[in-house]
Amino acid sequence: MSAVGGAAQGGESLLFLTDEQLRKGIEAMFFAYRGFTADPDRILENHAYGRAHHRAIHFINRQPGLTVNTLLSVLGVTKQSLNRVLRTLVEDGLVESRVGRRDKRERHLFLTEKGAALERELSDAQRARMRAAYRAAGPAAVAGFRQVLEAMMDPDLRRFYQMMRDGGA
Amino acid sequence: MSAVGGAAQGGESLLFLTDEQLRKGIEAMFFAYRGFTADPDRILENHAYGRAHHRAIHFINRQPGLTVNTLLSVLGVTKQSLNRVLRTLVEDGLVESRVGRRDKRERHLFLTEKGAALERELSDAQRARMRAAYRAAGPAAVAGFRQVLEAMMDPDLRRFYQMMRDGGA
DNA sequence: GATTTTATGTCAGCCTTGTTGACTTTCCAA
DNA sequence: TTGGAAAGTCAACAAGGCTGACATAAAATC
Repeated sequence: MSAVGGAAQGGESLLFLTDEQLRKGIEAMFFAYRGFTADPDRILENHAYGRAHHRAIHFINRQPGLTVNTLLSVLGVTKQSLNRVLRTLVEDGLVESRVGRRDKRERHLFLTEKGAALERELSDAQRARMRAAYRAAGPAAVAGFRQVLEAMMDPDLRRFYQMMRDGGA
Repeated sequence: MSAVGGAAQGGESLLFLTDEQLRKGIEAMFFAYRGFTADPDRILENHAYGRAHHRAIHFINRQPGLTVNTLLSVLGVTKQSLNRVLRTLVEDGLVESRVGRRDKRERHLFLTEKGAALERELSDAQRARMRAAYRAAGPAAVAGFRQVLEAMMDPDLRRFYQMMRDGGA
């Protein structure tokens, strides 16, 4: 692997990063993300749902009882956009929306058994690809993968991500 | 980093991959991709273009003279979808479409000076984030990052990606 | 030379998923 | 008790996917 040379370049950096190397990283993200979403997308077609539903289901599963507002921040969409998705999921009996006990304005979101079943179907497929990639690349590569991705996140999202890591289900 | 334990698990695998670790990888992809597209998205807003235009511009820059059909395969969209984007780029004088010399059915795509200028603006921003992430994570992490992403791609796209790596501009 | 296939472009219409803006209801907290 | 936050809803719109149908030119094949 000659993706990154170790040569020091001036005093500023420890890495010798050519534009070409950076461009390859950009393309790797693009192509890998396509693969990343391909399997769930195929499953969602059969259920007449889209990626937006998948994302909502994923995070509701991760943090059962999270509020709509929290989910809004995590997903980075408007409440109108999320509401459309959430409404169909509630109507179809995949998600339950419970009024908050302490603050009754808030709605706490939970997967029903039916919702959990779809979540499993989706994440089984996505994890299978992830597992295969991890195995092909090896443990050291996986650690690096996670480090770079974390460094690419916006700070707010990184905090979210790390909270989920530490506290996660 | 305790993201991945090195313990051998039976004879089947070298990695001990819990569901939790895989889920964290999935979330890392999701949040990192948001960051990955954030800077170009902001720039594109000012020019009244979208991500679809960015993708076309990126690959035309990478492989000047590529045909419409090739670009179609790389992007994985329908010709109608691509055509809409390409038409506006040609009309606005960012992309030039030249009839093929050997095969006159083909159109070869090139960036004009104006197109190259926008490409630079977009990729400068994206590379800056990439560079920062690479520096924060270090050379070993970068190699691992690329390995895992490559392993996540669909085989067809992986071939494309590797071709661009070897032959690339 | 006639026919078929390929590459491209285009029109029309549809869907998902994002957006903004306006408005209502609920209800916590100062 | 009132201001403002949380949530929901309606309407309208845009980007960017999709399918299907059709046109044209040129290459390839029979």
